[in-house]
Amino acid sequence: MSSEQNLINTWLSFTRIHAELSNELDRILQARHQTTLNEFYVLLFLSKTPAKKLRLLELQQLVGLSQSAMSRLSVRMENKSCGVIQRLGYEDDRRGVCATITDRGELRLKEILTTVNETLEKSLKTSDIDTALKFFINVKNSLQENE
Amino acid sequence: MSSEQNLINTWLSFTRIHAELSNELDRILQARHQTTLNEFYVLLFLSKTPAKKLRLLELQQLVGLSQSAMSRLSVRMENKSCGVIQRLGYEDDRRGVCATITDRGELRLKEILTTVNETLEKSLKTSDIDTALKFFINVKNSLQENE
DNA sequence: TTTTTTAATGCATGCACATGCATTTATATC
DNA sequence: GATATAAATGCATGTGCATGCATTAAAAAA
Repeated sequence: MSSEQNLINTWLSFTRIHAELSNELDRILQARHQTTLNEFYVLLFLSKTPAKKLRLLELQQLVGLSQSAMSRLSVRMENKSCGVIQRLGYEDDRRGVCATITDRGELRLKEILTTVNETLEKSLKTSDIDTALKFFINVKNSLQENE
Repeated sequence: MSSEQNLINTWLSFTRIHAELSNELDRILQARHQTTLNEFYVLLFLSKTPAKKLRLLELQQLVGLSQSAMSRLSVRMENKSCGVIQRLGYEDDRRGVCATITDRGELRLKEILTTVNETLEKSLKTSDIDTALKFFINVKNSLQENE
């Protein structure tokens, strides 16, 4: 097999694994916690921050969403589920909106984290993810040798 | 760091890498070939098949889309770009629709493949993908040891 | 065996929704 | 006042879910 086909096939495997894990996570979070994967990420990043608060701008980059998508997601999350996050203005810069995780949000996050860990562990065990990933690394290394 | 945080962080790295590569590919394909990543996958899978034709159902599983999304994508692709694929009915089972890649489609695919390879190579070299991936593999191994 | 009925299958479509892009609004900085 | 920045908003698009339609397969009745 040519090295080009190799590269493409490896990328396809990589994509497939990501999609499978991602869909599985999303499906289970939806079923058990009525929560989106992106909503989980927002809670997680907020909770990980010492101050428990982040600007929408920062959050947007962490979650990997566009500015408008993050703005709307934050609004949805504030309204939904009895408010897992809260949107506050900054005193020093009133353009900014800062999102904080509420006590209820922390509680929900704890529950969700259990599910996420469980699901990831199970999926990792059953999928042949490591062979695909090793393959990916090998392709990358061989690319670098040929420079 | 706890093994649970380890698992989550590894998943986050994995997701981030996939998103970065995927966005980069999508952006460049859009700019150079006016083509979506999913459209590229459709052409690729059709071309890889010896018969050069696949049922929508099969295509749907390969590309990783829902049934409705695949149905619409195939229609868009038939209408767009002077028809890179063609939708035909089956004689033996008139419920099925089969997609075939046209000559024009094969030509386009060749062009696109060059870009995809180039982009993947470049992105792989610049990203710190292997540390993240090795991390992932380690996590999986340690999970299996603790069984 | 032929006909009739019931279930399954493959795809298309209405609908709701999350997302990105482009633009606007409000505030801050110069 | 002019420019820059953070977020909100209008709009278009792609997606999934639920549903409907046409066709095929399977089972029952004749």
